[in-house]
Amino acid sequence: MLDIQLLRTQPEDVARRLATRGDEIDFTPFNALEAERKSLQQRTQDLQAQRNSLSKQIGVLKGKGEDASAVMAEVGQLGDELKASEARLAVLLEEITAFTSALPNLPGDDVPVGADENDNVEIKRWGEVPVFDFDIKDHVDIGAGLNGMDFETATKLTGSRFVVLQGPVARLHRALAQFMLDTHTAEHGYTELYAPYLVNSASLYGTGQLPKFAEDLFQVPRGEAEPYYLIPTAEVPVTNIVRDTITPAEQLPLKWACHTPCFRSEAGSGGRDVRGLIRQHQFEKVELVQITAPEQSAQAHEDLTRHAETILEKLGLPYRRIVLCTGDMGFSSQKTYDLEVWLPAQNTYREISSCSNFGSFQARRMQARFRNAQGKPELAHTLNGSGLAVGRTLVAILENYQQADGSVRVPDVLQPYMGGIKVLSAQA
RNA sequence: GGAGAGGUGGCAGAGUGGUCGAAUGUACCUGACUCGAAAUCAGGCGUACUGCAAGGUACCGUGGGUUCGAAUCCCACCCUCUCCGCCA
Repeated sequence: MLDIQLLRTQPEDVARRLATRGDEIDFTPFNALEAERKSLQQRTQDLQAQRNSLSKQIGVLKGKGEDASAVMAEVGQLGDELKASEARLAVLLEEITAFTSALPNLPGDDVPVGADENDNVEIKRWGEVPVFDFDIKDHVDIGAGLNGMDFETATKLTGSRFVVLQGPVARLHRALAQFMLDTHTAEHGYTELYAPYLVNSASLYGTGQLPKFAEDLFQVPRGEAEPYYLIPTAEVPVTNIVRDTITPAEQLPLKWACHTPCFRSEAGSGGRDVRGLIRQHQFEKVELVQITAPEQSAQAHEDLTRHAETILEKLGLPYRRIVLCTGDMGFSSQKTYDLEVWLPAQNTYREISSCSNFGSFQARRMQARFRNAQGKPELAHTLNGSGLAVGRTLVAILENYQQADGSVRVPDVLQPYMGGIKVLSAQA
């Protein structure tokens, strides 16, 4: 959510900056709502003040045992207008909130302006793209050859976009998550977290998935009660830890690492990435979350992105970092780096991590604050990034480390997690 | 799932229709005393909106209702605790 003061005082500027995201916002209805709100709120509060003062008089008179009927008649005349004013004001405030909570975040000043993913800017590349002297396979064929990856059975169990992993491939998948968590906690200063996989709508509103993106979520009905939702990312439960709290400044930054499954309905992703592990309804991710003071967040964003890159480097996977342009950023983000890993079978880089600084956008929705040097509560900044998406990392390893006989080398850093296994082969 | 109790300021805890945004204790901040500290004493100490200011308004789990007036009464929901049952 954007600062409503900003919307009131410089709507043209806000509209201009949102336009760079491709969102053409007409502030005319907002300005009209605000104008009515302002006068009506003053009038309502004035009436409330009169009522309060007269009611107090009634109390005093009755306390003395005197007759209060004259004053009661007077205050009774306020009643109808007051009720109408309060009701209308509630409607106005609801409409204003509906408008503001649907506005995306403002792009940072240093974010390149662009229309879509073609305007993203590559920042760096790391690693040597492997050269193969044999006909390479994609991860689906490699996985099948290892007898470790079965999409047909998963389709029987559930439906499309699910998978069953088996044997050493399943173990490698687990090893990756363990390795990522261990690295972030031991070397990057994050505290490990275990968090709920089902959340309520307030949490999803806090991080910005609701109200606009309900169709991307799996909902769990609970009869009469409010539904729960399967988390689309650990960002939701972890960031919402600080919802409605005031954190002492000396505890910042909060740094959390959390490994969870993620569930996405992938509505509207139609025929994209139907083959393989790239786009599933359920996948594992190790998420990094930081809660910082405003002046710390830009540096924290750089640090957090480096933490994710470190995983790729330790695994020896070639990648590049791009900065998303204004038109390609997520709803809540102020600035986003994507890390893209090299996938030989696709002959291209594919997203494996997305690291964002949300500024105060989520914090304002969540009322996540800290006590600043003046002792006053102030909105914190929130950040998160994948460190990394486990399923896609598995894909990258299978494809980049494949050998002519269909076996796959295990990266050195993972071997301790694999009981010393150095190569995955069909016999293993 | 059944029965009961309860949700008030950082924490503890009073308040069952009127001058209550809310006693008291504690924690915290400032000052006095002290070489310094402890103890003691005095003062301060929620959030948000609005106003140049004085001030005004809202908030006692959430949402409705009754009333001139609600922390207090009524209804629904959420959550917590205790006991019983069930259970990874």
